Amino acid sequence: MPEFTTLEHENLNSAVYGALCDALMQGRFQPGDRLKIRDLAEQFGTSVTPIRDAILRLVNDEAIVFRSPRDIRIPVMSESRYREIRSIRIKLEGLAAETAAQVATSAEIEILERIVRENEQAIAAGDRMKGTELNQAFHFMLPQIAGMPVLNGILRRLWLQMGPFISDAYLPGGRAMIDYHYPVIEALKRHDSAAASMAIVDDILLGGKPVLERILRGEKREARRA
Amino acid sequence: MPEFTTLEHENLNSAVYGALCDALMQGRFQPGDRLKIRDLAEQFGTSVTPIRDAILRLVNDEAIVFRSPRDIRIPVMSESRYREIRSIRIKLEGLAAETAAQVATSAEIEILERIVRENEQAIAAGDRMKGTELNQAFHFMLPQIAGMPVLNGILRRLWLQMGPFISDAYLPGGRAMIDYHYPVIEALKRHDSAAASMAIVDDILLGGKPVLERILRGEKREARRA
DNA sequence: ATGTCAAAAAAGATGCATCAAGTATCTTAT
DNA sequence: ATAAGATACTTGATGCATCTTTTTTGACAT
Repeated sequence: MPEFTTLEHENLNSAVYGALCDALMQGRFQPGDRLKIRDLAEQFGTSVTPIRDAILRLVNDEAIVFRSPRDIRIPVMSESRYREIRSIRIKLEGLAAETAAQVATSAEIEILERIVRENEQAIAAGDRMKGTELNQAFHFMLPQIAGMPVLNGILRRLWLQMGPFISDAYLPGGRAMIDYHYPVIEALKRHDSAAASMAIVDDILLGGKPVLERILRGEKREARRA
Repeated sequence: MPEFTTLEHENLNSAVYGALCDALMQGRFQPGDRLKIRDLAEQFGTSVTPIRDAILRLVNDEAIVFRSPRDIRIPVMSESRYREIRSIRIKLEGLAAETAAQVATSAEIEILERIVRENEQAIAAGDRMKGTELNQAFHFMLPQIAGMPVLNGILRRLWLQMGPFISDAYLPGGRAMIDYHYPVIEALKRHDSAAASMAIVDDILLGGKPVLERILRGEKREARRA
């Protein structure tokens, strides 16, 4: 069970939700992990009510599932589900990149470059945690630059579902998640929508290869057990 | 305040959520309507807890917003937000149509034809409620045929947000929402992905014109009031 | 009529007791 | 030693009391 980041929020409910989201996005939960409302309440030092609220929201996001009526768990990701999410991301992040390419300012492009630069350092230092965090930061900058808050929310939910699978998939090919970011930045600089879209699609397909492989390994393990 | 459909569910929480979703999707709430947990609890004949659970989920879906800490309301839709949602729908429903065209069975196509036929009758009978319901049923069949449950969930949330705006937008051009459904069915019959995608885009853009116009009227009214 | 302000009422957030259903553990007869 | 049944425990759902803050209301002055 991971440690949680304490967030200042308007209410406990949102603070817990935010902390659980962070933990999920950072891959600090393993697929199949069980969550217990009372345990979490003790960890957060609150009553069960704000925890239930947060859990229910996460269940609504499909980032957590009720395996049975009293059994709350981090779901496992099937190959077909991952492929579906990948198809959706290709369309949506493609749209974000297209739109961002049309409107990106040089200040915004500099932010992207800074993120990639920091990511280089994180990889060099072998800091996987920081690496995945900066990878996410890069991806979420595109809908933000594009001025698409609804899209941002949809992608946030998808990343929430992928969270438990991306963190430790990047061990082998450490550079995989970053090499494909440079062509995106170049396309944004040229305000080339088509190239930006294609570049982000490359990143999702090629950079995401280790993630798919990890999921396939996970499914094999499940199959062997059964 | 609308009447709610009572749904049999595993628990009260989900039953209330389902009923509120139905009400939202059917346009039985007006933008700006205020919801009160205690009032709803009385209407549903439950305590406040299951209502809070459901409201929180809807807030998470952005189908309901907290205008201020104690003021829960149906949000108004800005033009830019509607356009963003429309762009997203074009990509996602396009993907659903593409995929559906590749895998649709004749039985599934028959279901689509039946929906459109019933929709014709509803329009002829001037039954707006039934019309919007069947319009939705048509759109949600595509991700279902495509076998894309994640996509289905995303679109469901988007329709939840559009719900309060679509119902009464279809008064003037009653046929607008249905005429563009035929080319979709034809494309599915030919297993023509590209045509299916283009046909659903046409439906979203052209068939959705009255909705955009309604939103623009709503914004003008707001501006006048200020 | 309109704006201001204070008292009263309302409303969501939080904590907690209790319930029902499921799970684990222990007992006991074989 | 084992298996069936009984008992105790676990756990999310629900209801409800209470807290704090917001919203409403109404009196009053302009």
